[in-house]
Amino acid sequence: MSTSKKSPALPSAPAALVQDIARPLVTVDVVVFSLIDEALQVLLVQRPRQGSEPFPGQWALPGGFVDVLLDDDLRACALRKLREKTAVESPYLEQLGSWGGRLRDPRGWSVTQVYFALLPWASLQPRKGANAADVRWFPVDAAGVTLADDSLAFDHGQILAAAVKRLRSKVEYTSLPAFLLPEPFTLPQLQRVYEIVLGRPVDKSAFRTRALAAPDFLEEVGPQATGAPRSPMGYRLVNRQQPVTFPRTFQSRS
Amino acid sequence: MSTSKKSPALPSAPAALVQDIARPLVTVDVVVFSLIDEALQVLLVQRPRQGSEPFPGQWALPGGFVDVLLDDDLRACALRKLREKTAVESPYLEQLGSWGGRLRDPRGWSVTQVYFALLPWASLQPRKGANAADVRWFPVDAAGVTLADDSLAFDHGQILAAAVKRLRSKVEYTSLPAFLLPEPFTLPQLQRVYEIVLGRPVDKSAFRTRALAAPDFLEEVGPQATGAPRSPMGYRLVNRQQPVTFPRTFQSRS
DNA sequence: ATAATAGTGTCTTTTAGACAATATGTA
DNA sequence: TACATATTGTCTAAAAGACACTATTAT
Repeated sequence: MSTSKKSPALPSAPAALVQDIARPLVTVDVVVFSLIDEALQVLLVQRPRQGSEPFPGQWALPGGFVDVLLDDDLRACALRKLREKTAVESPYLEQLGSWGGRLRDPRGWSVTQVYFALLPWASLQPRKGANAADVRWFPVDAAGVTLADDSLAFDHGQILAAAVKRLRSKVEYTSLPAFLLPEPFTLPQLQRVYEIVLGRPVDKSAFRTRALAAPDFLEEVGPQATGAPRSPMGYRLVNRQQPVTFPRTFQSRS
Repeated sequence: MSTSKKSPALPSAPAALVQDIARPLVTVDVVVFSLIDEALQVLLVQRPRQGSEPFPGQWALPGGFVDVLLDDDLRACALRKLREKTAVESPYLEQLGSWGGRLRDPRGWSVTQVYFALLPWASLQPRKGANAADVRWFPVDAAGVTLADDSLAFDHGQILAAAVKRLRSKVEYTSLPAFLLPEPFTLPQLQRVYEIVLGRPVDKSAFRTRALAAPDFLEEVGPQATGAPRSPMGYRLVNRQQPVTFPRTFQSRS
């Protein structure tokens, strides 16, 4: 990060105040996924209908400007945005990427850092966000998203599509879907989550072998009464911060 | 990306100009890797010794402030930074991540978007950057980096470490290292690159089978005279924009 | 002819896919 | 006891690891 050398004239001119010329707008957005009613769903907020803000009334990813007084760093900012909408404190959170350019926000050159959160649904029943008048879960259907790509504010349709793609691709070889379940969970439940996110059935035997063989993945916590005729074993994650990577991808030979 | 609602008082106050309060500094940095003298190397630039800029004389990743007039978007900005130092036009370039916070730059809250470039060494012999007084390649050794982590400016030591980690991990299951070679290249050369980046030997037979079996990866371009007793077949990449993903990771059983 | 490197073949091991068989707890 | 679901077992297939073998060409 070196200061770029503009204006080659005046070689020893006193350095101007750092970038007092136009600075881009800086925001953080969060793509929040959870599993509700046997479906992958994403959390969206409705933008205010009144006022001078762009995209009034449209649905958008939760997020907003970095507050240089409140936020120590980007991750803290993402957690704050999430807390404002869901009262969730410590979800699985990873960076998805950045989108920045001149045209994505009518107010000017802007850049957003997008995070990617996976929540167990049980953990957010509580409040629905204090100030969030309109916060809703939307199912992410097989094709991609329920909403047409450009029905979301800004370039959030694209961002959401990228998030879904990343999730689907990582599910092939990591334990990411486990973060969508409240603990304790059973192997049949976990397998079901994989099937929902992947959109195809997974072989029971292979799935169990893989899951139980993975080091530092699951920990037994005793049988669970799920209402099933035979009580399945309950498990919890050894590490809720980091997913486990499997040595191969899931693949259907048929 | 909704405007965060500060100052709950004055419910209907006229909206202030967008974030005319402190905006973070926005930069783009590029971690440029290439393969030189049978070693993975990274491109660093030396910060000016004179002037009011932070970290004078220290080595840093090439990069700098986004210029909202010059740059259409983040990727264009990264390409511009790269061009300024290497005269390379279209390398393999992917986002690595963002680092942002209050303390990483003494000039204030700053956020950097880091890209990750892989270059075939042959392509940058030409110039060494017009204005770049000090641009040098540094070998990335097995332990991580040649330079101690905190000998780089800003948090660039951390960033570089993350880039190396990402490269090493992706090498296990993608064709990324192929972007480090000028075309045409031979399979023994490609295998050598994998061994260099991974830091361990790779079985010849398994490597060839995997490489040749991967769809849309390699294209034959006729035998190459490399000086070897038997002329090996030359190949070029079908797609220089996107790496190929292999269905399994490399693993040594011994 | 020999040496050195390119390229192939064979055998074993691992793990997933397919699917059948067994175990267990509730109605 | 019957049934539904959990769990295990068996067989096959695909692909990697290990390593030996063959092919080709410059000297």
